[in-house]
Amino acid sequence: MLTRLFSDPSLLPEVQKYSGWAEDSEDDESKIKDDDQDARDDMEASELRGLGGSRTHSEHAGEDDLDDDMDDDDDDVEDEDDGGEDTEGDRPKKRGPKKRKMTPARIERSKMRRTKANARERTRMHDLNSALDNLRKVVPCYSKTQKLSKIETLRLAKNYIWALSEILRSGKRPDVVAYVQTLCKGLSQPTTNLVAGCLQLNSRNFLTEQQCQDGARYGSGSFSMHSYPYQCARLSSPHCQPGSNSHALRTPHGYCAPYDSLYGGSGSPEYNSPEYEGPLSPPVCINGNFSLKHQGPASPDNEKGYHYSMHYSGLPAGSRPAGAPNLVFGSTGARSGIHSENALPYHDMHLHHERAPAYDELNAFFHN
DNA sequence: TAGGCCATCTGGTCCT
DNA sequence: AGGACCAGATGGCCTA
Repeated sequence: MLTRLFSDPSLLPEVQKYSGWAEDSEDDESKIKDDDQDARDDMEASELRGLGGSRTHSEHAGEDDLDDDMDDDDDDVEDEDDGGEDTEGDRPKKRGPKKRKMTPARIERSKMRRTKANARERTRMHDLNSALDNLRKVVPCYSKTQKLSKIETLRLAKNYIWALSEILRSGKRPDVVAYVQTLCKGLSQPTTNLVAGCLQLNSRNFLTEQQCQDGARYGSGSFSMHSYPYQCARLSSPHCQPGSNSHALRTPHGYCAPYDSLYGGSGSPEYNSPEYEGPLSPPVCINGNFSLKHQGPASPDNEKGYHYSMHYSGLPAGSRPAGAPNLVFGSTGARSGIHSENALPYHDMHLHHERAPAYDELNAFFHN
């Protein structure tokens, strides 16, 4: 079909719109698919001409209905199909309006509709996959090179939400083992191993680099940084520093903590601001410290990174969860002035980012 | 080679 | 009517 599409100028824009697909059409795989599609089209054309004989009327009904107002020979029916053949074997006689004859023009229109529908479906699935990629970036195990499968991503995301919810609900310092177990609940063994390995390594990195000491400052009354330090490794690890080729904190498994790779090295102008990159996902610290990733050209400020901690003490007493640790929403970064005033729950913090240049992306991320 | 994962095509259904 | 959404089918790729 593609070869046909490319030879048809009227279809070319529709086809070329999907650049990735169009580019791939040059390689062998796509040529195979082209051939395959040609075969399918041939089969479809045969069936549309009534040669297939296996499709029920309902399978054609939509096409025929769609053609009602366009076809010249609307009154024509395929009597040859609906005659004695319907009683052939055990098949019951077809009901409903009779199949209309597939003229070449009708076949062409049908193909055109199908082509457009395919293109839409492709786009839809690409959007879906894109959203899934975003999700992969915010669950506690992300790698550009070795992606979690779709199903594992969804499972891990569910577990992650659950784990965070439990922490917020209880307001207690969770057990790290229980946390990992919650994260890995229902995951396949390989994914479980990856997640566990990922978290452990990040933890180690953090402990050696001691880049999250500010978080430890808030340790009393809040979850200890050392219990779940991996969330903070995203800034401390040289692998995750701006300019590093490795945008993710690599582990032996090739994974890194959440946000390590979020927008890392995207090269996209909107993410290159030396001032602020902006979070695109909920800061991840299980210990109650919300961390915003900062990337950009190396600078003293950048090296400090922006480490935001959520502390309930900054909240009005009434809004503090019962039994919640005395948490303060603070910052050790250059924007501390901005965020220290923002003693709000997490979602409010993001509202605050309306002033940030990356707000649009942030907002889009959260609402996609 | 079997099984898992994925992209794509396809037809049906629902919604606007 | 057209588009979105969905699920089944199919074939390719990769890995154990």
